[in-house]
Amino acid sequence: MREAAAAESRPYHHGDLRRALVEAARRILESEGPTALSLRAVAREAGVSPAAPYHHFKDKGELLDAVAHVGWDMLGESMTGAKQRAADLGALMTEIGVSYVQFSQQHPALYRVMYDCSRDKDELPEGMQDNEDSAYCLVRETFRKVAGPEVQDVDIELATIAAWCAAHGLAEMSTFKQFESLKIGLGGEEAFLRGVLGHLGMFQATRATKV
Amino acid sequence: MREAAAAESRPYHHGDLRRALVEAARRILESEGPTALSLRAVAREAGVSPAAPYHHFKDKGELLDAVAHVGWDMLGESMTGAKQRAADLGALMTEIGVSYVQFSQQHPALYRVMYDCSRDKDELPEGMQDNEDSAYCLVRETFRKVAGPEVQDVDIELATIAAWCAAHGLAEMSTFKQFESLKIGLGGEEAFLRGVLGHLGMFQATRATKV
DNA sequence: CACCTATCTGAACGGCGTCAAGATCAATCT
DNA sequence: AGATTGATCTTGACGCCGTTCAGATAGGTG
Repeated sequence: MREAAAAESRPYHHGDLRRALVEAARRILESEGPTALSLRAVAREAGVSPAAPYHHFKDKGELLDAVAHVGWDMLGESMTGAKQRAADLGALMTEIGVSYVQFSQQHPALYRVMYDCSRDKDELPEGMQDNEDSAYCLVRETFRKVAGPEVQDVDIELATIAAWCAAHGLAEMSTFKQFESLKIGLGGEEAFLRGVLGHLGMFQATRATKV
Repeated sequence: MREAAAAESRPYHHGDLRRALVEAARRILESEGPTALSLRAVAREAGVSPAAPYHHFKDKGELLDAVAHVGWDMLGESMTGAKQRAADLGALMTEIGVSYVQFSQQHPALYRVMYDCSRDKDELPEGMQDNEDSAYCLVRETFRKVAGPEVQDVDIELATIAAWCAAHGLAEMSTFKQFESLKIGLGGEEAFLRGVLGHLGMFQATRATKV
């Protein structure tokens, strides 16, 4: 079993496992959902023994942290893209909000891991921390630009939190299948999202400035 | 061990277990959090064998459903109380929202079970269903009263969903300890809640009607 | 070359959810 | 009353989980 498996997965002692494990975890998440994501299953998927991951992660939680990390990166890119696509200043927040929720719909299991990790620690998820280029800061700076200089920092901060809460709530709720008929009535998934976001004040520029 | 344990917990064959199990589960939730809530632990706490619960619940999920049920009842009472305490029509939604989030803060583990149950099934949680007296309907009818007759049903529905998403998001976020300094700066927990809710359009009567 | 260190395996521990087989006991029937 | 029944609970087992530890393996360094 030396160089058996082609140049596929083991360039080194057994490969650079850390990355392989995170990718295996993501594969399991996408194909079987969050409940199937056990450490042993990840090891199995990566082709190593159940104890191998412990040389790269302190425990299961740390592996999930790594998975969540790539999730926040992906979400960040998604939101940045939406920001750049936005037609005018007034539509900025809405576009970002829509892209946030759509990401959660495209990667529901991953999205759940992103928040579960931090819930267990009562700590802010990565994307919400105050690192210059976190997704949260992207939203806050957008608010600052839209709001203008006469709005106080505290209000910018509160509006950002409010927007984030609303988007996260919608992300969790929108998976419930009882909304299906309402969505159809409104003309599809995205219309539903825009409908709900439209009722949330801070997603329209004119309102955010008025606070 | 016939009638040993006073007239406390076993009026029948071994007591009316179903209720005892749910209460044991709640006790564990309050004292040790959601991660400690295993079927076996509940059985242990109730003083029965690990297999006993299976005569009252199909599986662990069904037991958690029962726990969640009492949670939704409690939350419903909380919100109804807040509604009755509200000074004027304009403050109604805010008071309900505050009481919602405060409930989630007073019973964080229970609150989590309430949503986890339904997330696993992609189904609306009990309190959000369309049963005449669900908490969700309480909010919707409040909106209808505040909004007046010229507002369309779809908008009432969307505003209710939006409000619920925002409150739920805030409930989850407000446990993150990084907000502590911001809360202190604003003058305490409740001021923080009102601050965030204040930035959410539909929590003020004047805005809800303008949609 | 020999050694060292990081990496991986194998076997084990206790805890989990669940199930099948048997014991127990209130309620019912004759 | 005594026998039967059916619900309730226990015992013991299964496979899976997260985690640990002693030992095998093999790349990098002297």
